Amino acid sequence: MKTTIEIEQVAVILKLLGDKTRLTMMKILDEGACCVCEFVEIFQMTQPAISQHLRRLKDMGLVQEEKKGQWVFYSINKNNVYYPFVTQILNQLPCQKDKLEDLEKRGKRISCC
Amino acid sequence: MKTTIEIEQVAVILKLLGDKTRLTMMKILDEGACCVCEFVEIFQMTQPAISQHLRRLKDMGLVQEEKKGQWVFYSINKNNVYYPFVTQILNQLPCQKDKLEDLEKRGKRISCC
DNA sequence: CATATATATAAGTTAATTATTATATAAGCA
DNA sequence: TGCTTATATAATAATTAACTTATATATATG
Repeated sequence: MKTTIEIEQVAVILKLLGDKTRLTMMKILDEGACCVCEFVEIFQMTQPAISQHLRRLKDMGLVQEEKKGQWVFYSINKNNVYYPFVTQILNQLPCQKDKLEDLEKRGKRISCC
Repeated sequence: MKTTIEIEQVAVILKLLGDKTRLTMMKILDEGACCVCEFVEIFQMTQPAISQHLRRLKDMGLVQEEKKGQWVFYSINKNNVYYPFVTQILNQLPCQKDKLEDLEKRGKRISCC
């Protein structure tokens, strides 16, 4: 990081990432965009729970959404001030590609457009 | 990190660091050992509150304690599996030396032994 | 030994977090 | 148009977290 980042703001980011669902979401998104229903399948959680986690990530500016037909795709917001900081954390996490491959096998992967 | 670190464990670490008091404590300790009463002065919090934060960091193995007379000094545990991961985060935080200098000025710095 | 200082722990309270269920909205399709 | 699918939001319940007060323990000092 070039500019000084505030320790208080970092704490907020870390708290946000300090949840295994959100952290895994971020790692998955780091490997490519994903839509809400895919996350529902991956995490085996209710759809509102997934939406709420995504909203918190979006509110902090860590992810962005893009509507494509009936789906809403989420992706990492690389323009966020904290993106370099967050990437450094995500880079140290194990790859989550297997989760998307599982989806594919089960025919639940949404390959939009 | 050489060995794969579990995403779930990382989430636990990040949650622990996702509190501005504990995150600042870790940054201060990264610059040198500190005792409980110094933290009480720095954060202007009750002593039990400080002790409880330190215990959580200790329980996770991020810090270690050393008794010196009436004081208990805490320091970063560099042998912890997650130390390299944690350092990478701490390195991006602004220096907290001013907090210790303030203590010194107020005559509250404990320079043991 | 009595008192003061430093720290830890326990119990209780309040606030914050995470999930669930219920409901609303919007797009796609028969 | 009516039904299904995808998503979001609101209300609520359950759990966890963070702080406070009260108390215990250990060391230091007169």
